[in-house]
Amino acid sequence: MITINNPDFNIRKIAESGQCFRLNANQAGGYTLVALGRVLRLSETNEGCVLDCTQAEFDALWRDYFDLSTDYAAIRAQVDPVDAFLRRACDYGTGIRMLRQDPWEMLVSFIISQRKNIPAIKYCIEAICSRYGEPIESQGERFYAFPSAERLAALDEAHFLACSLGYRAKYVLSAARMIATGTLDLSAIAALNDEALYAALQSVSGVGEKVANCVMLFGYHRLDRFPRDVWINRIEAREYGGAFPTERYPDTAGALQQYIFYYARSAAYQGSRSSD
DNA sequence: TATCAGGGCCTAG
DNA sequence: CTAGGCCCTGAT
Repeated sequence: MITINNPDFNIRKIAESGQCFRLNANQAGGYTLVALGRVLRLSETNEGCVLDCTQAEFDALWRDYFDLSTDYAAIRAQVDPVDAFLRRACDYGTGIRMLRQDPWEMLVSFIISQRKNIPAIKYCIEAICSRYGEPIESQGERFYAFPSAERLAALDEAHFLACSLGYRAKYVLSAARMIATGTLDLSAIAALNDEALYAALQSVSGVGEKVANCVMLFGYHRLDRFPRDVWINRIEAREYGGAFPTERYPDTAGALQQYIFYYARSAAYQGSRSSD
C-alpha cells in the first residue's frame, strides 16, 4: 500500500476532470483505474489517498503516471491575480493533475469523443476493451486492458459499429492500421516539437485540431496545448470576451484548461450562472 | 415519446 | 471560408 498525502492529488477530481475515461468510482467507495495493462484501486482516507500497489510498482509505474514530480501549486501560483475566474477555477479544482497516459489510447479515445458526452465515450471505450482487450484478473474481478493497435487493425468497420462508434468507426480502424503498419509511429513522434507533432497527429483521418491537442496534452504531456471544446468556448465567450490569454501561460495553459473544464461543468459554477 | 446537445471532423461549394 | 451531414447516447 502506498499513501499519497498531497493537496494537489485528489483522485475524485482527477476522475471527474474529463481527461481519462477508465478511472471510475467503485463499489467500495474508492476508484478503480485500468491503465498500463494493470488495475489500480485508490481510496481517500484521513491519511491521504491510498493506492493498493507495492512500492516497487509505484516507483516503476504510478509515480510517473500521476505526474508526481510536477508542482501543481506552482502552476496555480502563476495565475494572473486579476483573473478572478481563473483563480476560482484553480481553487475549486485543486487536486487535479495531468496524467501521463498512453498516446495510442488517447488517440482512439479522443477520436471517439467527438460529438459525444463523457458517459457515451466511456461506454464505447469499455465496449472495445471488453471485446478486444487482454483480460486482467484482479481480486476476483475481470478487467480488460486497452487493446493494441495491431489487435484493432485486424478487425473491420462492423466491429466498431457494434461498439456504437457510428461514423467514427472508420476513423478508429484507419488509425489502428496506420499504427500497425508503421505509417505513423506514436513513439517516434514523441521526439517532435509541438508544431510537427500537431501536424503528424492530424495526418490521421478523423483527427482535427481539438483531438490533436487532446492527444498532445493527455498523451504526450504537452502542458502548453489548449484544446477548445464547447465548454471552453463558452467560458472564453462568457469570462474572457473571446479568447483565453494562452500567451500568458506558454508552458502551462493546458493544465489551466483542465481546472477550467472541471470548474465550468461544476454545480458551483453553473449555479453562479443561473441568473443568466 | 420526442427533442436536444454532446470534450468535432470531413466534404462540398 | 462556411454549411451541412454524420451515428449514437444521455439528459430532460
